[in-house]
Amino acid sequence: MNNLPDKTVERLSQYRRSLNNQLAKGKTHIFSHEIANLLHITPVQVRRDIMLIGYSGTLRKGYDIQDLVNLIGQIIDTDNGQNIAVIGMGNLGKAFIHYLYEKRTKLKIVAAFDVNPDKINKSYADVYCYHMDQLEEIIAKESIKIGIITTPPEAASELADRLRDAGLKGILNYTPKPLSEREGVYLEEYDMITSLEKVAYFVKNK
Amino acid sequence: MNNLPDKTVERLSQYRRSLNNQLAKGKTHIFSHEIANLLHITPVQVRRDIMLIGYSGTLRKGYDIQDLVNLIGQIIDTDNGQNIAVIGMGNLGKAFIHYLYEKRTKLKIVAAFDVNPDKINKSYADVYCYHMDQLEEIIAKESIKIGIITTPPEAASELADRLRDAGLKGILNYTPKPLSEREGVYLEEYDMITSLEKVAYFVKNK
DNA sequence: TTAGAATTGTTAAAAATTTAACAACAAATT
DNA sequence: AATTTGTTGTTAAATTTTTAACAATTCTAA
Ligand SMILES: NC(=O)c1ccc[n+]([C@@H]2O[C@H](COP(=O)([O-])OP(=O)(O)OC[C@H]3O[C@@H](n4cnc5c(N)ncnc54)[C@H](O)[C@@H]3O)[C@@H](O)[C@H]2O)c1
Ligand SMILES: NC(=O)c1ccc[n+]([C@@H]2O[C@H](COP(=O)([O-])OP(=O)(O)OC[C@H]3O[C@@H](n4cnc5c(N)ncnc54)[C@H](O)[C@@H]3O)[C@@H](O)[C@H]2O)c1
Repeated sequence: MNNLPDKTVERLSQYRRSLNNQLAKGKTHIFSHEIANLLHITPVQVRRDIMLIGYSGTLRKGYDIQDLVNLIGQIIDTDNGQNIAVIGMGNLGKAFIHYLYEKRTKLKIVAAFDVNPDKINKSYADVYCYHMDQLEEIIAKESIKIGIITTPPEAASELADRLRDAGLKGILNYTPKPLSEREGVYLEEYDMITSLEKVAYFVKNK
Repeated sequence: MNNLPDKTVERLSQYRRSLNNQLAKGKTHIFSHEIANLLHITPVQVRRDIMLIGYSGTLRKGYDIQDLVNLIGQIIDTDNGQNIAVIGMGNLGKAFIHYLYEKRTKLKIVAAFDVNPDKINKSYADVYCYHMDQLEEIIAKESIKIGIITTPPEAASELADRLRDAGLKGILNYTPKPLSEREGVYLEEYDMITSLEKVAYFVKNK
C-alpha cells in the first residue's frame, strides 16, 4: 500500500479526522456522499480513494466507519507512532503543541526546544522544553523522527542541517524561508501568506 | 489575467516572497533556475508560470526582479489592498497577527474579535481586539473582505454564516472542522495534521 | 415477485499540471 | 569571425488528478 497518489494520502488524513467525529456521534456506517459532504469533495473521489486503499463497503449500507478508520491507520501510521519535536516555542509552536495535545493521534510531540531562558525547563501542555544544546541528545533518546520548525526564519537553514545530522527523516517548516532539500529528508513547507494571497486573488477575480 | 491555473497563483505568491528577499540583498536580475532553487521546483515550471502571466525576461540576463515583483503585485493584489479580520485571538490568532505585522504586504489585518474579556479592548501588534458583538459593525466600517477563523472548532460553522451575512468574500479556516461551501464565498482550509500525517507517511514509506 | 431506487466498485474519459524538447538568440571564448 | 555556452519562451508530450459513466447488486415497496 505504498504507491498511493500524493493527493490521496492527504485526503486519507482528512477522512480519518471526519470519520472519528462521526464515530463519536455514534454513527457506525457512512455513505460515500456523506463523507464527500463533510469534506466538500465529490462522492466519486471518495469511492475512488477507498478503492485505492483496497477497502470495500457494503452495497446500500455504506462503509463501516471503524474498519475504515483502522485501515487508514494501518496505512498512514507507523505501528508504534512517531515522535515529533517542535523547535521554537513561540506563539506558533505553542499553538501546535496545544492542538496536537487535544487530539489523540499516533503522532506525538515529545519535546520542544528553544534558546530563550524564559521558555526552557518548563512544560507546556505536557511537552517539556529543552535548551537547544540538548537537541541531539534528546532526539536520540526519544528516537524523534520528525521536526517542526517554528523559530525565526534566520535560524531555519542551519537548524535543518542540524536536524538532518541528528537523524531526522521529516521536516515541517513553518518559517517563511524556504529550505533546500536535504538528501534522505522529506520536507514539507507551509506559509500562511500563500493561502491568504490565494484567497485574496480569488476574492478579487470571481 | 484572471484565468491562471490555481497552482500558478499559489506559486506567484511564493515567487514574490523570494524575489523580495533577493531585492533586499541588492540583486537586480535573476535566472529561472535560481528562482527554482529558492523554491525547490524546476526551472521549466518557473519559466512557464512567468510566461503565463505575460512577462518576458531578457536572454542570458534573466528576469528583472523589480519588474516581476510589480507585475505579480498587479495580478494578486487589489489596488488598495484588502482588509482582513482574525476571529479568535488565541495562540494561533496571535501568531498570524504577529506574522503579518512584520511583513509589509497589501493584506492587512485591521481587526480581531474574541469573546474572552481578557482579550477584548486591547491591542496586540497594533491590531485591536473587539467583542464579537461588534463583528458586523466593524466589518462594515473597515470594509473587511476576508476572515481568518482561529476560534475553537465548535464555533466555526455558525461564525462562517455570520461572516457571509456580514458580506465577507473569503474565509480561511484553521479550525479542524471542515466548513461547507457558502455561495459567493471563497473558502480555504488548512489543517496542520494533514501536513504532519503526510510527512509521517513519506517518512514511513520511503 | 417485480419494478424502481440507491449505492458501490471500476474502467474509461477528461481536465489539470508538470516535464521535456528545442528553436532562437545573446554573450563569452577561441 | 566563428564556435561554444547559456538562457529564454513555447509547443508538445507525459503524468497526475479528477470526473463521468455504468454494470452489478441490494433494499424498498408496490
Ligand atoms: N508559516 C506560517 O503560516 C506562519 C505563521 C505565523 C508565523 N510564522 C513563522 O513562524 C515562526 C514563529 O512564529 P511565532 O509567531 O511563533 O514567533 P515567536 O517569536 O513567538 O517564536 C519564536 C521562538 O523561537 C525561539 N528561537 C529563536 N531563535 C531560536 C533558535 N536559534 N533556536 C531555537 N529557538 C529559537 C524564540 O525564543 C521564540 O520562542 C516565525 O518564523 C514566523 O515568521 C509562520
Ligand atoms: N489548522 C491548524 O493547523 C491548527 C493548529 C493549531 C490550532 N488549530 C485550531 O485553531 C483554533 C485555535 O487554536 P489556538 O491554539 O489558538 O486556541 P486558543 O484556545 O488559544 O484560542 C481560541 C480563541 O478563540 C476565542 N473564542 C472562543 N470561542 C469564541 C467564539 N465563539 N467567538 C470568538 N472567539 C472565540 C477564545 O477566547 C480564544 O481566545 C482551534 O480550533 C485549534 O483546534 C489549528
